Amino acid sequence: MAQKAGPAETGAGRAVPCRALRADAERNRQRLIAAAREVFAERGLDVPIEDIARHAGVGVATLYRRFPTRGDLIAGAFEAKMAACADAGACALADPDPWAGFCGYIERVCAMQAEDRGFANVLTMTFPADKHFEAERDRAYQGFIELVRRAQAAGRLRTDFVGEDLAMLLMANAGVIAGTADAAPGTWRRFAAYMIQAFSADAAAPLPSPPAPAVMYRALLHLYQAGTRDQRRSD
Amino acid sequence: MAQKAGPAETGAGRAVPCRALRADAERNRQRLIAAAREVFAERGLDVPIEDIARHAGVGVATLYRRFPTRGDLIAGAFEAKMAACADAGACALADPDPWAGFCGYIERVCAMQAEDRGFANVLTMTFPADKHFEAERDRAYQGFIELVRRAQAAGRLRTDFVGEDLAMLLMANAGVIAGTADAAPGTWRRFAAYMIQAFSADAAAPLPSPPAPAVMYRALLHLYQAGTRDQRRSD
DNA sequence: ACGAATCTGGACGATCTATTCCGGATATAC
DNA sequence: GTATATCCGGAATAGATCGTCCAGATTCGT
Repeated sequence: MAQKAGPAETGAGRAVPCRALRADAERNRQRLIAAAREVFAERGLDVPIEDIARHAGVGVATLYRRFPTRGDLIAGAFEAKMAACADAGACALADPDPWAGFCGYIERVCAMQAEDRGFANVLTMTFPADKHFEAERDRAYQGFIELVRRAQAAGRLRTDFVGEDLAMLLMANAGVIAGTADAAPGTWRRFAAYMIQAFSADAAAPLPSPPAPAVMYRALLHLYQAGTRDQRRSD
Repeated sequence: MAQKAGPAETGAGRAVPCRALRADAERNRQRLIAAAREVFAERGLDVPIEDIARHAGVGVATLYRRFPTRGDLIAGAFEAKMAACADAGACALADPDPWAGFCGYIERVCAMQAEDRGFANVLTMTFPADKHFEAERDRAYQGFIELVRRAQAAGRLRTDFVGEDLAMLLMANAGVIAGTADAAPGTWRRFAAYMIQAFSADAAAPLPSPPAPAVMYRALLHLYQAGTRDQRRSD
């Protein structure tokens, strides 16, 4: 039976309902998430909300009821993929060769960006409203930091590499993908290979200093909100 | 006089007349270009056309009359900057140290992207309609190819570097800038430094093969047209 | 100075997207 | 089976932007 007082907590802090959804509502929620995944992956994060509702076979109102903002829908749709990202990190840590683990992880994440137009950009944003999503991102990040530590300890990763460099790489790769996904898919592989070589301890020459962690985090805050349209009339 | 050349034509024919413009019309044209430069630089290529007209102090109709499509306006506004790009290449060729010239050019172009939100994206597009613009792009590209040849001959640039890698780099840097321009400007410097190290002959390890020139060109064809909205309704 | 060619600005209609509203349908508790 | 809280879908509203049209102003040749 449905608990009406218990901490249902399916999504831990889902902004919307506290008690369990009615069966049909939950079904539609799943359909919406599935539809959003497909459509975002194929056409990016800027598709009209209505198209997603149609693709899910429900009305727009239903979508808005469950996901009041576009950010909510994006976070909901990509929670699983972000978790997969974190898992990939854990998996890379299992590699006995620290450098191979590090490189493999970079390649894996870049590949995930290439496979999903939407995810490519999601990785360069934050969704403070979705705790679960952010928790997964954090898990992924912690795993990555450990990968970095190991690879540096092994003397294969340059010592001036910092965690923020991953965010920078993901933004760059998103740019490569945006420009080449249609006409020259696969270009991202070459790009990733170049970057990995730059990260190698071998080539290490001095670099401009990286942005402070807090600063880079603020950059990620490109969350869907101010991102849409900020432009105020000028003149 | 700005332009009086050209046999009418051009098929769909630039609505732009081929004989010299009337004095007031030419004045407004210049104002529009100046306004477009400022607004594009500050807010990117997607600003409403009307804002540019307002900023120039003219009506929208005037803008449309002179630049029938957004692409025409963009090409017109950035012709000068593209020429500056080509000049930078020529300047870099004057450097007695081939590798320093190559690196300096990369940094210079990346800096130009960082300085101008609009230009960052312009560099990843083509405007077949604007012959002058494309001629400047070609001049820049030819200069770059020569820089590459010299740097490779000097043994400092990896031999598997190809011209298309520049386009790839510019797309990547555009992504970095899009993500960091507001909160962490300057990140692009670190990115550019990483890339330059990856291009160095020192670190050279095998790379995935690059896209064919024609393929990469097609990728650049992200021209303002299909770029705006292609999405047809599905389902 | 004068007329014809050219140019101008703002209003207008069309399109697209976001978001809300509400009568009717459905699931669930008893 | 029925009452009712919940949910649904499509219509309607609202706002933004595009691109065109035209009555009137401006420039240029003579």
